[in-house]
Amino acid sequence: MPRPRKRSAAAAGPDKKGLSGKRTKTENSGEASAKVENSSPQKISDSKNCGKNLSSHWLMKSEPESRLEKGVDVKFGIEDLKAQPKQTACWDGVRNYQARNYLRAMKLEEEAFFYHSNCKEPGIAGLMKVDVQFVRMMKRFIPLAELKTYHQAHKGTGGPLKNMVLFTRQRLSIQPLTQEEFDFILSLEEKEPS
DNA sequence: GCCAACGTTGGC
DNA sequence: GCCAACGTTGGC
Repeated sequence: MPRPRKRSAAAAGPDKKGLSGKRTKTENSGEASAKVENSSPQKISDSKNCGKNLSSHWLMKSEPESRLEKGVDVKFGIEDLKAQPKQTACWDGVRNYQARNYLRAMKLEEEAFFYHSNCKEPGIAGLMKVDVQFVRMMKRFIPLAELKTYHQAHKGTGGPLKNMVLFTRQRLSIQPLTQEEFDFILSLEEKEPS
């Protein structure tokens, strides 16, 4: 699982350049700070959309409850992000190949939902921007169960969550959202819990 | 804590 | 390349 680290300035190169050979499993690899790839000093102001077709909205999972993994507590909930200096963290510990590719495809300032996984109440807790910095809490917590209900319904009606990756690609810890998915989920904030 | 659904590893 | 064994993710 992704494990945001409590430092904003971690050097964390993307791991070995061409993925040479296989990694040993104990290596804490997949250091993929979402900040890394675009860290050139000058702004990327013009056309953040230079690669059309690339997703610009994301969902990133992290565990808000304590759990030891090789003796290290992986707990990192949205409150932990908020508590960081500059409310910014380095998102590392992502090993899955596809997830890392998404991490690399991210551009600064893109928006991402902070998803709480492997916990009492899984769901979307807040908003971040890629860097990775806290933006705000959701106006209300959006539980997984509610998203799932919409997903099921939308499969029949063709609604916005019909293909949401959260349900179609289980276990992917970094995932893209379409604009429609992102907007729909934001709209749920204004609704009564279902 | 259980276990389903995956992803990874490694022998063949 | 196949596939069984194993490890991980993550809901419940």
